[in-house]
Amino acid sequence: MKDHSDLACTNVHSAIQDTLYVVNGKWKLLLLSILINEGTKRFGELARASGISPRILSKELHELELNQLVSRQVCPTKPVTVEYSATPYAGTLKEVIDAMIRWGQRHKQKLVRS
Amino acid sequence: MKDHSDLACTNVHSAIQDTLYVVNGKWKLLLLSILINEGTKRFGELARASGISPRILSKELHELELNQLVSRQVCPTKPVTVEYSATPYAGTLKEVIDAMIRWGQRHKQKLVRS
DNA sequence: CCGCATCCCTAAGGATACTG
DNA sequence: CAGTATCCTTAGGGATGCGG
Repeated sequence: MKDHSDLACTNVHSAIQDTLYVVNGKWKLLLLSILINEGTKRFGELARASGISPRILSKELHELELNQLVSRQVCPTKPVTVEYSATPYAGTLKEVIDAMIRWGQRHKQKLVRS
Repeated sequence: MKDHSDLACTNVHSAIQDTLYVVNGKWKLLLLSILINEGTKRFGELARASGISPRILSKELHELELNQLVSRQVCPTKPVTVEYSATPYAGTLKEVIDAMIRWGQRHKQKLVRS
């Protein structure tokens, strides 16, 4: 008999929902992917690389910071620049991100073929 | 030198966004997880298992059907029942779903510890 | 350059009631 | 039982302009 007890299913369901809650919306996983794969970036660079408007970008980065997935470093240049990096903890999301990249690529191939 | 050409990055970015577009929202990955891990379910069973209200559930299932991720089978019982199953193609999302389950479980552990 | 404030619009999602 | 219709609330996200 497979493990379909209520408890096990509930845990699986809530685990997915917990993850979705942290990385909700159109942008968070994209931003993490950029920071993980391309390293530290400044605010403006992220805005250009992602196509996100400054208001949304600011909000998303702030939420990612609250979840300890990105770190923010202010550089005392003139005028100031701000650098964002993926934290080590964000690395634990890499397998999610990579799986999504692979699936998106395969899915596009499928659409072309059909 | 790492492969950071514009083209490669663009492909990675759009692959993520393509995936996010297909499985957007709070519910689609949860529904697929249930159907993949627990097998075929009727509309009412899905509603109870997921906690989704009928209107939303109907809409989400319809969108998943359009993307060929679930199949819908009407059974000529009295009154009719309708069974939903994950398609073989939905199996290709399993690595995404499993990665999210693992991450959600680890993340909850982390929150408990800190 | 960073990123907040304001304003606005659309999309997502929930509650309830109802019909085939 | 399945799922649509109606109504409503909230969240997501875009544009622009200003201040540090």
